[in-house]
Amino acid sequence: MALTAVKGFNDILPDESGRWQYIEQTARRVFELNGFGEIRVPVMEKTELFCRSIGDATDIVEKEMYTFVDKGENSVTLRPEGTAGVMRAFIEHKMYAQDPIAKLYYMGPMFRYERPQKGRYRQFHQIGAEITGVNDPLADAQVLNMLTSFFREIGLTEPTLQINSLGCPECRPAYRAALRSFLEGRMGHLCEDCKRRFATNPLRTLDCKVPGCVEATAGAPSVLEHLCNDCDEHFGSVRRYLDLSATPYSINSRMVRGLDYYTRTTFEMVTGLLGSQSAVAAGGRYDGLISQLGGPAIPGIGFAMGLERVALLLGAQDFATVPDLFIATMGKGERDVAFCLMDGLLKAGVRVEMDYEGKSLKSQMRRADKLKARYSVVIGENEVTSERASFKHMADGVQTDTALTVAAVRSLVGKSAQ
RNA sequence: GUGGCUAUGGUGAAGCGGUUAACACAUACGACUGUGACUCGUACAUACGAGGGUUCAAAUCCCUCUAGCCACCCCA
Repeated sequence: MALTAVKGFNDILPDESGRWQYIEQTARRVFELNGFGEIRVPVMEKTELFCRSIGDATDIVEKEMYTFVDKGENSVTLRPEGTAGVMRAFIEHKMYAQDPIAKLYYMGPMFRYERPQKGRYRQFHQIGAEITGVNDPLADAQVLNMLTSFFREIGLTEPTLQINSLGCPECRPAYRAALRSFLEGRMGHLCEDCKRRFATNPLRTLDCKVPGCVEATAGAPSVLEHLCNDCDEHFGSVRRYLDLSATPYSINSRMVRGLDYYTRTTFEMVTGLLGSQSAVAAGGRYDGLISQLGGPAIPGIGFAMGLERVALLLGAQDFATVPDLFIATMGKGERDVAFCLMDGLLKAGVRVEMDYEGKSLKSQMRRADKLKARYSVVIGENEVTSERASFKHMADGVQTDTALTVAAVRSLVGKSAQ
């Protein structure tokens, strides 16, 4: 292979893009129904944006970003996630001046320098949604319900919702201290990574899969028992709203997030079908992010889902569209007539294919079959003079004689459409 | 970043040191002589991921690299 794509960067070929469009269209429909509008932001931002939002000490910022210096000597980074850029735009355009409540969604490629695996690539795609300006847990519940209905609409039952609360700057330090003192006595049982995490981010130890750590942290204090009154009430309301709308969920008090900006409600849509790539969508509240980025003190909540993973869950369903009609011609003389008929039908919204290169009738019919055309028609001298032709319904071989006019063909071919 | 496994045509694959790289699917053309799907015929890898080496002889053994997969890690 002389020239190949960059490692971890993939092509999406036409036989697969139908599935992607289906996911995107479903998301647009569900999100817009909920009052969200699309925002399109650049794939590249100043590096500082991500350091300040995601957190300097996170793995993403520390070792996974595509960061480089451009010709103007600015440090820029290919976005590793979407929320930071959307919030940057929200602040930069002072969108809050008109209305602090913004409901935004986005979709597009994200970039992270990780070891590629199934369901995890260096260029991957996310669809995300954000609500700003609402403190009330109603917003949390709407976001969760919207995410749940997206998966229902798309026809998947597998990813299931898990929720948790990470508390706020008021109560999290206390919890962290409680967890530390719990872990202190069990340091000997923790893996090397967790010993390090003890200092940097003790909450991570709860998420460790090493058997020894799972055992050692079995009786660890739960975040949920250390929430301050406001956070506890908030979380309770989220649950109540979810119950009111009969949204299924489970509570996972060990769920942690890899991005530093999350507060209070956090959640994941998880599946057991994707190996270690269990998170299909994830998100949470980020009440401090906007002010942290230099904007006003406006809260926010949102999520992102991984398109590659959703596509994997959908499996190899066939989303290909199929021609309504294939026009075959007997000889060069009839091609003008065929071309004009095709042109007229295309303008009338009928999907038509015809032979491009004057192949044998046999070849043309084979092609009609291969393309799964619903109807085929052969145009020769007889048809041209009589201005009528037999249209063959490919599935059962039944032929119908009809005038060679756009209107007549359209009504014949359109009859059994869909 | 750390382990492990794998690597033959468009695809799935045989081949396990010795003349023309099996087979199937897909593709192209043709036969059935103005109509596809079944059947039949023909064509289709200067070549076995790349580069070195061992050998009289390598797709088959060894080394390096690259890529993919799986697990860890991380996360969507």
